[in-house]
Amino acid sequence: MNISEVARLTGLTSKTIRYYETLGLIDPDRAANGYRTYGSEDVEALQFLQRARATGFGLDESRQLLGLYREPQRHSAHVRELVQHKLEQVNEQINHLQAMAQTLQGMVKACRGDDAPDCAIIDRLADSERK
Amino acid sequence: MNISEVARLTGLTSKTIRYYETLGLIDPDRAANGYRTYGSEDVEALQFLQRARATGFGLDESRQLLGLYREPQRHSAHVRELVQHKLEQVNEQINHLQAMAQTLQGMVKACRGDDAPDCAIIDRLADSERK
DNA sequence: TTAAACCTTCCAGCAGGTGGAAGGTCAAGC
DNA sequence: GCTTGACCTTCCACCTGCTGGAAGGTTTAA
Repeated sequence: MNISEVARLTGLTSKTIRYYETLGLIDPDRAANGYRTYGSEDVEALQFLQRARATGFGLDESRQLLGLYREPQRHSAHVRELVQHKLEQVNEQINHLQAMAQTLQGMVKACRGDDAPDCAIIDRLADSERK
Repeated sequence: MNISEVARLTGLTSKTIRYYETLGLIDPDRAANGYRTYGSEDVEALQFLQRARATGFGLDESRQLLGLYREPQRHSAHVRELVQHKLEQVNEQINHLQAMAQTLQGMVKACRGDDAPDCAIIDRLADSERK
């Protein structure tokens, strides 16, 4: 199977598939003409990676999950721990963004938004001594 | 004023201050020995940028806000629009992350997390035909 | 034979800096 | 006068996760 067929099957681009290869995530064979040839194991790994990335895992986390997928001796506790950790990170990010949204909301409320230059938003960003 | 003093005053690192200069956000003078010399305008601009970044604006947005800060003829409607737009983006991000958190939570719940290799998380990532 | 649609490698760039190397300068203490 | 340490300078590379494009080779079909 050539790369564009694999791209179609996995939802990844050919570029991304080659990139994952440079990272050592897959290792397809080569045909006589130099073209990469993919087997079902490669396709499965790439599908796994695509889903892990889509779920929100980083590439390094996805690599770890792929390692666990490929390891029949894995302990599910290990997998769960990884996901739990990710969940905590995501919750932290949500809290961070919610605080940001509140700040922005306060700014929008405080600014009259007309043709005049006076602007509470600019004032807040300019002056730390603001009440 | 030398760069490390400015770093202290603004909460930015010297590296970042130099980086902002390469972006054209500030343009400090040079002393005879080649050292950068900062005036109060530079410090104010950098403080403005630091606050804009801390509030969550990207560098490009911060640059726009700085432009508006420096422009006495600005219309506050313009500023407000920019912030409103950012707020919408942040809310989108929050929704995205909340969906992610739900997926992850579902995974954590579904995985027994013991010494056995069987793991619902791995299964979900491996198999799209999962119910 | 030629055109389109593949495939290959390599180089550069996005955000927003950060780290480090290699070197010049300045102030204080001996 | 010399050394030490804390400054300062420039430049280049790296981080994430790709993406775009250039320049070229291959295959397929008309």
